[in-house]
Amino acid sequence: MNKPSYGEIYNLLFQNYGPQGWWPINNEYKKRKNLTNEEKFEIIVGAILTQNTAWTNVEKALDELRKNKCLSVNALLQTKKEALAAYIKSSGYHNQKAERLKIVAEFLLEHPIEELQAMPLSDLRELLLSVKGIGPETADSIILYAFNKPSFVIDAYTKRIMGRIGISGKGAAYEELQQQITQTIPQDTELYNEYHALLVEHAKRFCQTKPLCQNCILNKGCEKKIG
DNA sequence: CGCCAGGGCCTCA
DNA sequence: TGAGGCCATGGC
Repeated sequence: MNKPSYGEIYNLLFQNYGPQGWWPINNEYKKRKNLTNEEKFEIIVGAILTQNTAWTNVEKALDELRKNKCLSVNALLQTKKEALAAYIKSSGYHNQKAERLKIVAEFLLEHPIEELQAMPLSDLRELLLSVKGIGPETADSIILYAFNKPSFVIDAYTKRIMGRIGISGKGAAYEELQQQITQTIPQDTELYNEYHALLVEHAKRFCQTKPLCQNCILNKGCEKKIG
């Protein structure tokens, strides 16, 4: 089998794993059309906290922030950085992330959620990237999950899987890989959301640091197949 | 015990 | 402009 296309990879993953339903996760707001501003804010905070960190550790940090009534722009601004760091300790890099939460709160004070929501995707992305502590993946996560606009999220798993299969040049830059993928699939928020979640699921099940290629559903077209 | 997790910034060539 | 060091806790 030749290398699968990005569309074929998605179909294979979806057929095997089914819908993942990521951020915004299950419950209430899946039924509604739009997220509340509070929910969007929480997703932004989560996007910062989850940088290079397992989501389970982030959930604890979010719970602590909530318990201490720090899940609002004003609360983040008024709470001492050291206190924030203590609340989010479980998410790792807590000193750095406390600083970033402060910076993001300042940013949201100047650019409220409503203003960001109304911006064209490219302008929004550029603006988010100008914030210290928000890099390409965090920006795309915020755009996709909080603002429900089609910005494809490239993470370490995406790079690993696409790199191993061989359809992205090894060491491909973020925007380069992002363009390769989005040029060949429909531009659709739900699709981007589901695709990224499926890649994460696949990386966790099979395409680990030490890959489990024997039972991998993508192994036929994979250059790095082992065994 | 070692490895790695839904990155990004800074430094230095 | 790209590679390397740094940030740090929790799960396995």
